[in-house]
Amino acid sequence: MTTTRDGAYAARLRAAGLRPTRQRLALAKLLLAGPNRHITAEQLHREAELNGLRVSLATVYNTLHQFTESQLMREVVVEPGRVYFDTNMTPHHHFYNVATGALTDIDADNLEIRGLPAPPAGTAVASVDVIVRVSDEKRN
Amino acid sequence: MTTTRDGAYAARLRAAGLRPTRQRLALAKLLLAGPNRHITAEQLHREAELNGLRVSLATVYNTLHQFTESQLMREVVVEPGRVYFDTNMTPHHHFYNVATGALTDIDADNLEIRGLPAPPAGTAVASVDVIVRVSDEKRN
DNA sequence: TTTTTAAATTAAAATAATTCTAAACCCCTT
DNA sequence: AAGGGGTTTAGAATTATTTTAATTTAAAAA
Repeated sequence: MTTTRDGAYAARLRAAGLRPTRQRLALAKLLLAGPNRHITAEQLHREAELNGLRVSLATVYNTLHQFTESQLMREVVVEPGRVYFDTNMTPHHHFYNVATGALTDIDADNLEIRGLPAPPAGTAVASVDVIVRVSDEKRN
Repeated sequence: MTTTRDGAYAARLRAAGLRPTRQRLALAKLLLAGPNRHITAEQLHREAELNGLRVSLATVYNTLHQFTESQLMREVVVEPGRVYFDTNMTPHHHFYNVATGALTDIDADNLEIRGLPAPPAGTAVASVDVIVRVSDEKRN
């Protein structure tokens, strides 16, 4: 064996057709280790720097988009000018706290949507996103 | 009667606590006459100018937001960096064609969502938005 | 291992959508 | 008609993101 033993993340990146570069590996570790995360590009950039990784914001954006294309994560749009990247790839929806910006997952398994009409002629359904906006209970 | 006979739109604006200015009246007419519309600020601005109204883009934004606060219309966020304003105030959801950007209404009456879990502690549901992303059938 | 090649990264500029600012303006009341 | 405060405006500023062009680096070729 030469230089085998090639981290699990490197393997995942290769499987996705992405070179396991230093920055991609570090970002993958931050994103995909531990529990699922909802994070913006800015937040990830800051977190990377706190962890001692020198990486440009452009690369963070590139990487997040590549990971999204490669189905390692997905995008959630809840508000104008704010995209969250979500590492939970199981089918699910979201609660969105309009006051705090917090996202909470809703497992799609228990959710049933019925009565959906046929999509417009010539189109097919690609995905269904449910966003439940919530706000603080008292003092609406 | 002094200067009574005060257009229906002026009345609606007054009811919403908004002065019926020239630009607000003209925009209200463009937006609220005829069928429901899905429109961006840029589009409305262009349309206003085509109709001979001199109005700044800032005012278009202000007006759309004021109308939204006043429940004359609502916002729909489907993509980062693109907000649609929707004049349909009946409860409904949307098909969103990711290729063309077209929005199509889904009447909420026929739609049933069951199995929604309780919202996070301390919060109450404000609204539920379903966005069904569609793409062209052949050649996905 | 060195060289080559193409992909990836970067800083900085560019873009897009939206908001802010401060001055000019106009709707409404007196 | 006049005054006052909400409204509009041009333009600058902001925010989030993308592009550009040059540099660096990973992986293949020699």
